[in-house]
Amino acid sequence: MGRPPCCDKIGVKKGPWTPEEDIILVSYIQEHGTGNWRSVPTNTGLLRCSKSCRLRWTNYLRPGIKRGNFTEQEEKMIIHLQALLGNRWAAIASYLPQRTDNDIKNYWNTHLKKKLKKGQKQDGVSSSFQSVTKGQWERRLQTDIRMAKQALSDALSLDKPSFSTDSKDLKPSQENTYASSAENISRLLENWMKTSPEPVTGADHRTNSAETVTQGSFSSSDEGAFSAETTPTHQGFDSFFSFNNGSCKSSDDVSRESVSVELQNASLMTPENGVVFQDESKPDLGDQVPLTLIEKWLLDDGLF
DNA sequence: AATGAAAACAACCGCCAGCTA
DNA sequence: CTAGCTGGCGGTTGTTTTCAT
Repeated sequence: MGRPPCCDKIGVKKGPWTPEEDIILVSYIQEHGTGNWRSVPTNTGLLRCSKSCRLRWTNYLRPGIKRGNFTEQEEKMIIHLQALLGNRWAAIASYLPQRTDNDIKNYWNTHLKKKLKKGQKQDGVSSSFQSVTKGQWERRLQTDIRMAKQALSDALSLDKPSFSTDSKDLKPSQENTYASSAENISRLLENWMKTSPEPVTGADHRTNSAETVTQGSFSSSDEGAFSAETTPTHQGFDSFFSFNNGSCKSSDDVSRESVSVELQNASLMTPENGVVFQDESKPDLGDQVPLTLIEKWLLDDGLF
């Protein structure tokens, strides 16, 4: 009956993740994908519950995450979508492909709430979006969803053959997708190297991933590009960190990518092992309006 | 330079829907 | 059909960092 319990509560570690744990988790997911979170603690030896592993991955380690410094456009987008959708952060996050729901939620709670409050104090209802009734938004959204579905089916029929899983064919935005994640990890690894000159190589139950990786040399000056001095057994891991970070796109550029780019982003694959890093935290495109369309009608409103 | 307050962020908790044995 | 687990989501809390005095 049912499934076996995901993890026993005894001996489960809590609190901030260490770089070592991150490496183990990333390494494991690189190899096995994100299909079964329940097996992650068991197979990696991480003393974390599956839920914690999933959260760490989706909110911090997952490729494609952009952190900090919300652009003005993103900010407006969040404000608009929050007005429309309420506190449905996952839904809002689906329109901001590089942001996690947690990040957006935090940003809303710490920045935007206050900002809006301030604005309302100054001139009553300050923001133009608030003059648009919810009903109007919903009607327009529904129209755009229809348009999006049409665009999606067009994109699928036209672009499908050109999709490539080879990293060489990745567009700059995709490179950036990986690079931004590599930045995250390189940053924390950098700190780790500073604070722990003799990294713990882990208990017996751990995979040798952490050990192997720490033997490599990480260059913080490379903006997240790890040197490939790790052992051949971790080629996939190397590749994960070695994507070119040179051509960072602004969110404006990214948001103007077509539906087909979004579809490509949803099926990234590492060249060496073929493991697909699906953007699993995002809902299917069938359920969402592509960013460009949302943006279009926001632009139509003269809000940007 | 020291200290307290505020802000920012990461992670946990609890609930729920869907899935599986 | 059903009990119970998983994964996802939103709310909340705890910790760290930054800023003001």
